[in-house]
Amino acid sequence: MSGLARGIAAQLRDQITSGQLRPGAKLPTEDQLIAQHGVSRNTVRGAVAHLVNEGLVRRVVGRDGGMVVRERVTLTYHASRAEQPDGLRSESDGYFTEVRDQGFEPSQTFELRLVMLETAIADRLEQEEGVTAVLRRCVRSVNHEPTSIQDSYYPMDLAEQVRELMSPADIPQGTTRLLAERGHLQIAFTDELEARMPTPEDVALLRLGQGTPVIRYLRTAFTRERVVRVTVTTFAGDRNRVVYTLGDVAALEREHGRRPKQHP
Amino acid sequence: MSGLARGIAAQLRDQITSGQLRPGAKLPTEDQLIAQHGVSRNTVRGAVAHLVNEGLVRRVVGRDGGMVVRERVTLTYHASRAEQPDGLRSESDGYFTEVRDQGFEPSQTFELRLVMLETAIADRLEQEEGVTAVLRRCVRSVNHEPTSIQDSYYPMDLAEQVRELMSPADIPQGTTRLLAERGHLQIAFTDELEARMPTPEDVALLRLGQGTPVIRYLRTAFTRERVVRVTVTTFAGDRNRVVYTLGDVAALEREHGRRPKQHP
DNA sequence: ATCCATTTGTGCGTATGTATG
DNA sequence: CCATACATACGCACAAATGGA
Repeated sequence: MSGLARGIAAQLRDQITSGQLRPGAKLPTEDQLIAQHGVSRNTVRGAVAHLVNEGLVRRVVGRDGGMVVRERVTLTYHASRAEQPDGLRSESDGYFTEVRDQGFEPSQTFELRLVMLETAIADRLEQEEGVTAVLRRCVRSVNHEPTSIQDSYYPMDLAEQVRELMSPADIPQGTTRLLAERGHLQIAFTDELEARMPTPEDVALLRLGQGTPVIRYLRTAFTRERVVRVTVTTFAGDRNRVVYTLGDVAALEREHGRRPKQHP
Repeated sequence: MSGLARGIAAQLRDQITSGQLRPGAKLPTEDQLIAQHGVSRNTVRGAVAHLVNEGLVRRVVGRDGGMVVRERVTLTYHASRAEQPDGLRSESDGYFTEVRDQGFEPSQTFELRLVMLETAIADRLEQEEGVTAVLRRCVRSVNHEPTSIQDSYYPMDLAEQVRELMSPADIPQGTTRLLAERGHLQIAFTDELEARMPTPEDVALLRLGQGTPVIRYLRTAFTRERVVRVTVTTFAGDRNRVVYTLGDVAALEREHGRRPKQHP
């Protein structure tokens, strides 16, 4: 009932969480673990597999390879700051400055598609399932490592009214402001966040290591009359943190200076 | 280079995501997969292990056991609705009504501890690392299945001023309101969300299946003068969704009725 | 209450392939 | 070209959980 593999995993996990094995450090090789614990190679691999699936360890093949304690760098995404309905601001601009403020180099690629809506999106866009809509996909990278996929869906009739939505390029002033200029002022939005393990597509697009969950984050944007946009953002879970600041933000900044500050 | 196991996994995954194998349905048994694909048992187990780690499949031992497509029920947590600084309301009351509205039965257990602060919490509470603080832990369950752990930390000096914080029982009016009554009016808060694989402690407390990430969600609450609370909530990722509604919520409800509505 | 059949869980030994320095 | 270290796969054995006869 004990589980040899479980025990070895637990021991290694302790060494990692206690800081005895720091991020970047190498675990003993498989052969060493075999000798140390007097078990078979399969058992050792099973033990380490647990740690890999917990996102604690990464395996590297090749001569100077080994099993390495994963290091994590976290990027903060201010969900309530970007595209605040009152303080309109370019979306990508906001993103770029935010990333640069954190000392990294942002980049992104655009793509435009016409797609048939699946249920979840159709529902929120208030369209029928299977209807065509405009999809603007933006893969965002930090230091040339992809960190998030942002898929924005717009109803077809809106895109026909605001033709710029159909251009396969970044919109300088940001879509929120563009839509506002054309009489579609965004007054509110709803964000839904969930965590899940990535699909193979996510793994490919975000170059995810095993044991990395993703944050799926769905924003539905409203004007006074209608739903104008649904954005599905998929973040690499180990590289991102989503932050909301709510309440009397002005007073907060006034009284507490630049807090809420950057936390490790 | 191809990977037999990968192929089998991909084939099964397709059957699941395409709906050919619905949630609750059983995959072929290991023996059947062995026969179908002419591979060894280890290979089959390796293939299914991928699906388990993706949270798609659950294994059940015993004579009518098997490998089952996981069903997921999602509970929505309205992060921006609860304890809104303007519309003060009891926290647990809010939680209970919210869960009941979704047709489930809520319950919770309380626990009070004095703890030494670790860096991450100390930092946000504006206390020194290692200083003692009050921890109020609340494990929340839905239909007697635990779904979230909520750890609220209060600075010691505040607890000495507001003694009820030291009682190991639910506070009827909710701590936010209690603190407001005693002159500590919460004016804003910051939420930080991230996804990660669970620690063994999380697995035990939340009875998590393999391949289930957790949402870690950290709320720092401010009065005009100081930080009064840091709450760390850990959600089972497969059973929860965190929702924020921002902007002109009043107008939203007025114009769009009860939208944002419940989505599957 | 016992025993049996089914199905997954754990572990061993071995062989060969692949990536990297 | 070789040595190192992980990747993948085969075959075997026995244990543990569960449900039915």
